[in-house]
Amino acid sequence: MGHHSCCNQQKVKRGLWSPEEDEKLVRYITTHGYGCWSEVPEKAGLQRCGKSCRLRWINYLRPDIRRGRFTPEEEKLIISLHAIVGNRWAHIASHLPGRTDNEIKNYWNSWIKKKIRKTPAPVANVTTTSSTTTATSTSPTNNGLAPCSGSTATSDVHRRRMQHPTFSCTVAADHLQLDAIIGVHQQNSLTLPISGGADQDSPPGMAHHCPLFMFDTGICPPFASPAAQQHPFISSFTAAMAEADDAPGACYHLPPLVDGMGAMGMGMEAMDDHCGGGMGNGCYGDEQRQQRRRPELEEEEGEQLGQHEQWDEEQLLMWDDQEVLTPSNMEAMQSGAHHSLLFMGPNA
DNA sequence: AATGACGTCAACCGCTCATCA
DNA sequence: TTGATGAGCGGTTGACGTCAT
Repeated sequence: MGHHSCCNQQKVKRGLWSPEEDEKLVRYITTHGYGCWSEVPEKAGLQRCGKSCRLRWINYLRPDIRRGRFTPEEEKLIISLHAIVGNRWAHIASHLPGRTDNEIKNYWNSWIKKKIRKTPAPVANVTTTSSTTTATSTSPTNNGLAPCSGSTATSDVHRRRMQHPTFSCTVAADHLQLDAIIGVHQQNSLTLPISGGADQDSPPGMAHHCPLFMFDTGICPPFASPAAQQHPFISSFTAAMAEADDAPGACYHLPPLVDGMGAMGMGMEAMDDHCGGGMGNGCYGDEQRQQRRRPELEEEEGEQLGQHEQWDEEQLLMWDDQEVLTPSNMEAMQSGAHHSLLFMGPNA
């Protein structure tokens, strides 16, 4: 257990921060900014290493830190995002204004511990009624609750990234968003029976209550890289697409999901409201969002979550709780507004 | 009241990546 | 090109509070 180079040079205090130290750090940063963290301790008169100062600032002292318990909306968002990006806490945190990666990580770890305790056997499966695609994914680290695993400790960053099936294709495709991807075509069945243990204890958004995100795949550039094409989900998806009469040469691209999650704005709560309770019930759109969003939530979250209006909801549809396309989604598909769709989600 | 189990959370550690000389 | 350095990230640890027995 060595110390960091920045901590070796001088005696540095470790452990909990005192109010005095906090005050010094806050005073220094608010007047000078932090610039180079390694210089902060000395200039601020602290016997800490720069790294410790940085951590303290980021995780605790920052003025925009939002403390307190996670709201149900935040919980759902975390769960959904985790299902998509895995243990990329910083990435997840970037979509929860005022929350830190550490906080989210702690939340997840404690939550997942409870989950493991409650769930005797891992259940992970991926099922789709797509006539051309069926895939199964298991998660070694999260008890099968979501097909994407979080990173386990590893010194191999490449493996760490590539262990997540998502990354094998999305790194090349410039979209870090996939967990399990199952392609289906509009000709295929529109129902999606999902087997596996119903998880009564799951918070909304987990297990088969997880939202299955649908992307209009006919909009954007293809998964260009060979790696992407080799991904089992992608390849089966593209194979399915290749059979499509009405989407010849269709390109397959996912809009930036995480930004899309941000664009959801209302988190998942509004979806629940709109659809009568269950996570992922039905579709949503701006109008519904506006109507359904609770004023108190608006107040609480302010503009923060709505900042990422980058994703036209025409590109994002959702299943309802019975894993059946909602009428409006169905209409959209039948009208040809969406050439083809990708479904994805924690249990997709 | 005592004690052990459990949960939460702040902080640390080790690692990788980016940058720069 | 390479090594040093700093920043950032994710995993882990440990202190502390709470709850159950």
